[in-house]
Amino acid sequence: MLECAARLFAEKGYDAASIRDIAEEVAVRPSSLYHHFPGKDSILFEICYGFHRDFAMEVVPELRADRSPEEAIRSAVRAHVLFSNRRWAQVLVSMRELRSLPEHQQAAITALRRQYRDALAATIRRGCEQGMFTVPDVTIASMAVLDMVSGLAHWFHPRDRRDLERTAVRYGDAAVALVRGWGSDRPLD
Amino acid sequence: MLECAARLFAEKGYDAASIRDIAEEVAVRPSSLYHHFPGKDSILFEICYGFHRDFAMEVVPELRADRSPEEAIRSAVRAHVLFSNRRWAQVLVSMRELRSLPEHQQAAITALRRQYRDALAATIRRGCEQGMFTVPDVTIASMAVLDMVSGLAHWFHPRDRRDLERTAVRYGDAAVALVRGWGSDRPLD
DNA sequence: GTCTATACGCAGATAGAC
DNA sequence: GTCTATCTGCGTATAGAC
Repeated sequence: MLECAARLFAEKGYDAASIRDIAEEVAVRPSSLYHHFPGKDSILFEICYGFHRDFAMEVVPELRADRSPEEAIRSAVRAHVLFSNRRWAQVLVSMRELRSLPEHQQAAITALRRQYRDALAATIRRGCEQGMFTVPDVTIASMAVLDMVSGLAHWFHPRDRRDLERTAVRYGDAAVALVRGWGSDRPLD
Repeated sequence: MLECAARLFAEKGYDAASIRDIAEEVAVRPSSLYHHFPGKDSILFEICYGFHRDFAMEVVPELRADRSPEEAIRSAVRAHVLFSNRRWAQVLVSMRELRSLPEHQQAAITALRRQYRDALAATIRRGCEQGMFTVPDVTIASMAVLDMVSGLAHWFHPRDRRDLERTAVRYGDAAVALVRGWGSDRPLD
């Protein structure tokens, strides 16, 4: 049922998808939904929170510090792409519709997301310290990588499992190319 | 007035921002707006179309073929970042709210956007042919660069003009690093 | 070209029977 | 836990005076 809602929110947008739409999709009367959720925005929260919770368990750990920064980034990005593809509806909803949540719930989600961003930044910093990466600013580099990878979910529709896997690996390569080559040809003013 | 609408759409979302909100912002009664626009979605269209039209005139030409691919990408990305910052509300609206438009209007906007994407792809392809770039797939590389650069508008708030200019240049460097280093260490399967 | 007044529908949500 | 029936408010949009 959360899946139906996520799909509708992803396709039409949170505001445009009505409780009635969701009810129809689940083949139930609108009022019945209120026995499972106190209100529409709690459905949205469940979707976003569940996604980020799973993401934090499945993708973030790839950045653990016992790996070389390069391998950590490669496998995290690969996992990120695969995970985003598997849960595309939740990804899109979580990226686009957060602002419809009350502020404290937004904060809860943002905190989960920040863990990932911070772990990525720490990994990039390690790579810089070891001399394998060169970036002008670690925070900006993290966001650049994140935007690049997150963007994929908006338009990429893999033909098959092989296509997906290949693209996931390539995006890992892209992220590494970014942090290796960025700033290598310009003084850090 | 389109600016007020764009700002509201960017902040609250197209569906969440009502005609009444816009009217209040412009200090006018809701009904008065209908003497300037036939309906709410035509306001959205004007915003999106105007933005993409100006973008196509100001940014896309930076990719012209008489420049080296590297310089073309550097200056296009820089222009893209500066332009997006100057027109942030329209950028966000154009990226997020397109789906609220009737299909033929969506198509008109998408066509403008495709010009940019195609020009970027052509530039990357030139760079590959000249041996200065190495990417596994030109289309994917174009999208990766676009997603990275477009993402900036969602979170970057420059402290001042210098900060903005520096970041714009750095993103140009990032794009070049991406297409130079991507795939240089892996066979193109 | 802006106003007042209002039509009309659909949104989210609730009451209470079964 | 799902149903029928309904409340209430706000959304877009229009009519018609000034």
